[in-house]
Order: sequence, then structure tokens, then C-alpha cells
Amino acid sequence: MSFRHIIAIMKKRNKTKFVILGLLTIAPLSGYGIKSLIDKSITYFWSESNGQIYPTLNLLLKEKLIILKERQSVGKKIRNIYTITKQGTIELKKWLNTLAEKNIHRDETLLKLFFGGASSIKESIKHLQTRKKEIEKNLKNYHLIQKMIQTQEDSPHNIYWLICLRNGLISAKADLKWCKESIKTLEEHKQ
Amino acid sequence: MSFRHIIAIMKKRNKTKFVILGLLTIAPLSGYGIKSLIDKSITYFWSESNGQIYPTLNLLLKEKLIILKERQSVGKKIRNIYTITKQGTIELKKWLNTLAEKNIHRDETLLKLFFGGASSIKESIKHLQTRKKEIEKNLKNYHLIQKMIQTQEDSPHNIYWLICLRNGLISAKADLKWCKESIKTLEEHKQ
DNA sequence: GATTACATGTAAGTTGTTACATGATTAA
DNA sequence: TTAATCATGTAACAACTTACATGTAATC
Repeated sequence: MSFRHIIAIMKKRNKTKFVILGLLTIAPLSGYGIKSLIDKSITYFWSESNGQIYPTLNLLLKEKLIILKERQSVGKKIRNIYTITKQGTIELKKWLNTLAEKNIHRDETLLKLFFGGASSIKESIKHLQTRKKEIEKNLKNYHLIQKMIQTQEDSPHNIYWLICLRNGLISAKADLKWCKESIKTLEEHKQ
Repeated sequence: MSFRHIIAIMKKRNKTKFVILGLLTIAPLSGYGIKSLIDKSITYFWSESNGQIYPTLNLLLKEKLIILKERQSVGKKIRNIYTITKQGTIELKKWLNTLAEKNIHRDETLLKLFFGGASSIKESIKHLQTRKKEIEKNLKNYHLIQKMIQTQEDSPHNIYWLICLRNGLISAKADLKWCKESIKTLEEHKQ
């Protein structure tokens, strides 16, 4: 036990806090609603689990960054709807205006391809084909989301949502191109 | 405390193990060598910290998937060089031939852009410009790595490394295009 | 009558990073 | 002589997932 262990270790940025605050600027939501919204919208670049959401919700309540707007109780069913507070929007804005940390992305498919020499061309092609299918599925979904955003009434969020969506579209298309090209390269190499 | 907590919870896939095994198929390496090689090669799609590498190295020794090939001792300096065992290559191959888990990628920049409506156009453009600079830096590095691989003698790894590199190049270019386009969109929206 | 969706929450784990300690060697 | 690089390792934490418990309400 040395000195360094006594002094406080650098606080980690709990991003779940800001994801929740951000979503509450769109509409008041329950914990369940937050999880569903994440899975329907930002899931392609961000995800959260219930084990993160519910405890964070209580933390935010304690810090007065959100408040319980409504507590529905039909029979024994409980439903908590939260709203962001003024202090909450201030904290969110502070974080939004802060430089993003360098994002560390981990891609298991690429890792397996990198070590392809220790396996076989056949297996590597299989990984690429699985990836290809996944991208094609995502692409279809992106198009659906795009229509949904474009047909809804104008909101200050729309421009930002379309930008994020466009990132998904462009990246997916590029990745797809790479898949096709790489499958071809490996197949030619086989002969 | 219920039954579910007594029965073993599903084992997690320790991917650090396979990263190390994979790198040892390229050459015998020390812990330090492994860390350096990761930072010079696969860092764009995979990273590991010393806190993961050294304990895993001892785990792999215990499981006999690697062996201590050489123990250099000049003065008091210690240096452990590890080699992969036959059993190690078998385990690696097993993992390589297994479907990759769906990769969850978390992108803080996109998250901040998604909530841009709670901040300002100016701040959102700033995030995009930071991203743009980062990609441009990466692109330069990709070109350097590409030359390095292409000028070195032919090895069974080359084709796979070039495929991974090409993913970096294609993705980076697509992302850069998106950055430029999005900056323009937001700037036009300002007026 | 069974399944799915709605709804909240936690225990127990795994995974991963950070910030050090320790000390040798090499280059400016 | 100072700084950087080489080299191994760990304590303390933060972050995150999984697999449940425990219900209600709606729908097929």
C-alpha cells in the first residue's frame, strides 16, 4: 500500500450519465423507455445495458440532474418517468462541448483476419462473408430509419440525426466494398 | 443469494489470450515486444494494456500454450522470450475458426453529434474537425505501413495484413468524406 | 393458455485501464 | 546527466455484461 493508492485515482468518465441526459432532452422517459430508444436509434454506435441504466438513473436523481416526473401505479405496476432538470442540461452541455476521448474500437473480425495465416483461406473467407451479410442487414435498416426521420415533422434534432445516420450509411458501404474486394483477393490467392 | 449465483456464471472469452498466441505465430516475443508490436500494427482495430498482457502471459504458461524460450540476463536485467507450443497453435486455430462475436463499437464523437441539438452548431463542427484531423493523421500512417509491408520479403502473413490495412484505408477515406460533407451541411444550416 | 412486451432492479462476475514500483541500458 | 527506451509486474479501481428475480398487461 503506497501513497499512490491513498490519493484518489483519476475519476473515470461515466458516459452512461450523459447518454441518459441526452435522451431526456428528446422526451421524458422511463428506464425501460431509455433502453428501448437506445436499441432503436444509437445502437449502431452506442449501447447500454440495464445493469448500467437503472443504477445511473438513481445516481442522476441524487445529483438532481433529473427528477421523477410521473409515477404511474396501475394496480401493482410501477412506472417511473424522468425529466431532465435545468442543472442536468447544463451538465450535459458541458460534456457535449468537451473533446471526445480517442475512441478505441475493437474489431474481432479484423483480428481474426490479421492472424489468417495461422488458419486457412477458407476460414478467412467465411469471416468476410459473415461480415458482408451483417452489413447488408444494417444497410437495409439504415434506409428504414432514414425514411422515418425524413417523414417526421421538423425538429432541431433532425439535422444531427441525419448526420449520424449518414455516417452509418457511408461507413457500411465502404466496409461492404472492402468485403467484396477482399473475398475476391483471397479466392484468387487460393488458385 | 439464489441458485443462479451458485452455479458458475458463463465463462467470458478472454481475447487477450488469442491476441498473444496470434502474435507469437509471427515471431517469439517478450511481453514488452508484444505490447510494442500491438501498438505498431493492430492498434487501429485492437489494443491491449500491460495490465492484461503480463498476467495473461503467466496464464498461458500455466496452460502450456506457450513456453519460455529464452531468459536473457545481462547484469540484473531480465528478459523473457516466449514461444507458442503445438497445443497453443491448436487452441489459436480453434478460436480463429470460430465466428466472431458481434462487435459493439462505441463512438463518443457520434454520440455527441447525435445530441448536438442540446448544444450548438459551432461545437458540433468542432467535433467534426477534430475527427477530420485524426483521420488524416491515420491515413498518412496507413500509407507508411503499406509501404513497409510491400517492401518486405514475401510471407504467408502479407496477404492478410494487406487486407486489414485496406480496411483501415477504405474506412478512413469514407469517414473523411463524411466529415467534410457534414461540416458543410452544418455550416450551411448556420446561415 | 401461452407468449411477448412492459417495467424495475440487483448480485456476481469479467474485462480493462491507470498509475504506479523497480531497475537496466542507450543515446543526446 | 538527463531523458528515453527497454523490461516486468501489480494494486486499485472503473466499466460493463449476464443472468436472473419479480411482477403486470396486452395480444395471439
